[in-house]
Amino acid sequence: MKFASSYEPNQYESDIYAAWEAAGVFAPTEPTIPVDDDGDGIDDRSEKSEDNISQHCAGSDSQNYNGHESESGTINSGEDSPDCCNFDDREPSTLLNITSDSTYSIVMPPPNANGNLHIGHGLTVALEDSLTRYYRLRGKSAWYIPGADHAGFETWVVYERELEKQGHTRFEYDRDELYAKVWNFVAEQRGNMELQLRALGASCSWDDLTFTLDENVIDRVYTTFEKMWNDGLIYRGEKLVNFCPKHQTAFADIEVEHEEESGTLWDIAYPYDGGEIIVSTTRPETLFGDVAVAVNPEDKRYKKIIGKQVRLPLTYRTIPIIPDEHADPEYGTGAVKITPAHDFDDFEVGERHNLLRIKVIAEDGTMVNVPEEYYGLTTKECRKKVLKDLKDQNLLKGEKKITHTVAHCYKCGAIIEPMLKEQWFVDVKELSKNAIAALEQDKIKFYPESKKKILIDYYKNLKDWNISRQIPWGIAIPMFRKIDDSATDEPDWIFDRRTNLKEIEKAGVKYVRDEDTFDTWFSSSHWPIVCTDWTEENYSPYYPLNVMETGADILFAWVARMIMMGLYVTGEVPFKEVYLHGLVLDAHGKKMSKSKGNVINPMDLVTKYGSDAFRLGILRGRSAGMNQAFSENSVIAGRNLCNKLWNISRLIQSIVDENSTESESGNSVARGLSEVTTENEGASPVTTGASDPSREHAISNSLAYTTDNMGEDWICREINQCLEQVEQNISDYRFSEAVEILYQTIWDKYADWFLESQKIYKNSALLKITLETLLVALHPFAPFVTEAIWQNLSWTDGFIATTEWPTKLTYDPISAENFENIRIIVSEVRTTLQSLPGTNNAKKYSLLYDNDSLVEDNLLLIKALTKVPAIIALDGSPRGLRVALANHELYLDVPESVVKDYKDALTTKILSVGRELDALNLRLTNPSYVDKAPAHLVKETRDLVKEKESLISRLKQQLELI
RNA sequence: GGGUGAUUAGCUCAGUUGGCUAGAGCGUCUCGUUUACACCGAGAAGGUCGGGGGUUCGAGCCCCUCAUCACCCACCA
Repeated sequence: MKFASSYEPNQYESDIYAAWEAAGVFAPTEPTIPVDDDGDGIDDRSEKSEDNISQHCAGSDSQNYNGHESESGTINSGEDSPDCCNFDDREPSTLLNITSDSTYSIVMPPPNANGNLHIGHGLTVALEDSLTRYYRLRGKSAWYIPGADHAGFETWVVYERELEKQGHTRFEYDRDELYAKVWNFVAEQRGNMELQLRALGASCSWDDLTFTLDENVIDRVYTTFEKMWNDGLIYRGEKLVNFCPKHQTAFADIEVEHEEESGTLWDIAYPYDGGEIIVSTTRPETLFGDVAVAVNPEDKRYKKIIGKQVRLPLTYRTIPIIPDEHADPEYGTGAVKITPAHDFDDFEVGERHNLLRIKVIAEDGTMVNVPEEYYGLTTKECRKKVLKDLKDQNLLKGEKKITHTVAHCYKCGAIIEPMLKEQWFVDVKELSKNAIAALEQDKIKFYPESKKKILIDYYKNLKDWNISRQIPWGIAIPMFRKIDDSATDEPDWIFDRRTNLKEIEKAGVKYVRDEDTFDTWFSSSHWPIVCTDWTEENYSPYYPLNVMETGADILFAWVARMIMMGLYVTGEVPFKEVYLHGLVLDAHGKKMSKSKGNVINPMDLVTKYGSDAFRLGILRGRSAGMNQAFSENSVIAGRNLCNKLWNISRLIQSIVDENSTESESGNSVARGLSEVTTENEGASPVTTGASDPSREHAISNSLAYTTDNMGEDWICREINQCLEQVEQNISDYRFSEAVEILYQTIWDKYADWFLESQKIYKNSALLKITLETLLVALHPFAPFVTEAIWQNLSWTDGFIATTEWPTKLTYDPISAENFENIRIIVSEVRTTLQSLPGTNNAKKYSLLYDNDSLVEDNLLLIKALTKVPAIIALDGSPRGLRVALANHELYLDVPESVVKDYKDALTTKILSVGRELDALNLRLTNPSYVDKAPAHLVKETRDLVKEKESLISRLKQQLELI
């Protein structure tokens, strides 16, 4: 006996994972790049399956379909691409989606290369790996592609802190030196997360791990950037960017966190010839950058003074009063100072009125371009001094407390300073337009569906994307600026891939490189493309991905950009479906955070309860897009299921062992092999229909089975239903429901009813095949315990991880339904026994029956399930206590005194059945119900009424007897 | 200011197009040392489905409205 009395995950998990990895079971079975043995330029597999290639390309050079590179034009402006199969016209799904039926691809959102996994990663792996394993079992060439993220900003922040600890600053080194230092730092820290992914059971193809700074990633990013540059989608602009003065880098809009804070709104007088105008501001120190005062053109108070010059306090400049919609007459005094260099709104006002931009705050957060006494002060110091000086000059006219939103750095919390900077921008107009079109054509299915609309709204309001970051740890922007002023004909900026050189020379002109790096999302947006090895020359059979599974919180940052980039680069959406998971909250529904101390480490739970328990636990009660609570309890439930399954297997193995010697010579197994028909009788020989010899690992000596009693037919029916529901649930991404139905089938049905009945009737062949079926069905969610069992069972070979998804079992449906009656009888007898006074009633009282063939045929089974000492036939003279069943005449052989004690319980029972009966009758006396409700429902109600009536009359008889 | 989601048993959540007596896990209570499993077995208690209207033969589900909570987006000086 190989099975210990309980399942100890720690004894098996790492060995099992190592064995899977050594056997290469995680690699896709089909090549990941096209196969072209006949050299015709068409993937050989597509030639078999896709007859319509030539039709599609009729009249044009049909072999040239993969010859279109970026140079042939952009996807977005296709007018100069006359041939049929260019980026614009081709329909990729019919052209080269060669093995979409046989492949399944999914990429892992790359965890930080030098970090540890948190609970969100645990959920990610549970979801993605369950999908991958399921589709692998379904016979797909499943490719789960792992990744590691250089996590540009995150890692940089950690490293910079390290640098500070050593007493250095980033400014002591150039970019290349810093890049090399961080590279080494990351290399030293690497490896944890890979080990943790293995512990979680992630069946990803490790050989294909992609790091976000790998050569091929950088190549792809440069190729796209070049194409965008040539297409005019990249421009350098001086704009206001979100700038963190602490980290000295710009951010995209989405990287900024807005928080409500209390602040002060000051009223400042700006004098003019013959009066003064009061402006309201929360940032008095920026007044040195003011270039105008705006009032609403409709505002009667100010109409007359529009165009007047006002004197800017504390300086000698004068600025005009201008009319602009931006000024809200309802807010403050209705007049607003305009500082285009330090405020996003004002920047736009400035654009409209062609105003100067005066930068008065430097990147280190100190004042510049201001009168001497303010120069070099921090913004905070400057504000204080400005307020004091204004007050002294009697120009400060009032102040009031307000609450307003303030932008913060999402990493360090510093206040984000809108900063005038020259940066690289992506013009997102076309990109987002194409993305919207793809979404509106339902090219991508979203789970939850509501996120699609949210994403479309986001695209509609998307502003140009700032992709420059002033951080050394990232992919260098491949742009060089001309430093040779005499070469007036040459462009100021040129694209060049040689970012390892600080200076290059081209056609005799010298250029110096841009020191900035890409926003990480710019490279990440290529993830589905680079991970599947898609290139212009060799479209990948694994692109687009079947599904993109990731956190709902990065819908905009990542998913949105992957869609735009996928469409731009490949002409196709990068994935067919998107599943977004919500946050994992703590047991009380609160967000996990270090400061609250409620962070759950997935690895602790894996160590304590096992990987499977963690996976089952975290999937339970979770649905797409929702932030949901998570507690150890659900993991415990998962652990219990694993142990249950282990013990189920232990029992079955022991039965198989016992029976193997005696059943060698001709019995049910042999009988089943020769019979294939299903008869409507209790013991009908049937086969599984799963005799496909290509099923290498499965069902060696249990190819066939018979069902010899109704419990056996019943469990086949229940297992089939379970399989159907699991299949449906997985295809609908309803993981929680899939786990739930498996849990119930294994525990409540298989163990509690079927296995209990098999203690009377042992059917080794059926036990084997049903166990295998359930093991395989659970394997996607609980890979380790199912594999551990598989390896311990005497009759299975190979890995469960690479076996085949089970086929349906054949059974006799009438017999299966009859078993339901047995269950009802047994349950009612049990309930009655427990409700009788005293303990151990089951052992005291026999069961009596009268003229009941179902009971008579199943004496042993009912006896075993109810534990009564005997079941005795009555000879027409009932005695004892009648069991409350409408269609069976059963009595418990209890003494008269006990029956009397039961009187109250009986009365209660009659009343409750009576209430049910009333409710049903009420329904039937309503003519509209009878007329309008579906006939089968009305019939069901009528049948129920009959049953309840008969039950009630029998119970009443009994009551009278007492 | 705009948007999204939630509100069902003590706790955490299911409940897919409206249809039988609203389910699960954990917790609680009662009984049980039957050699698969005490990480167990048998049974039970516990819900006017956030409030109020409406549609319907029928509403946890659809519509209106109110309340509370959570999250996201946005330039309120």
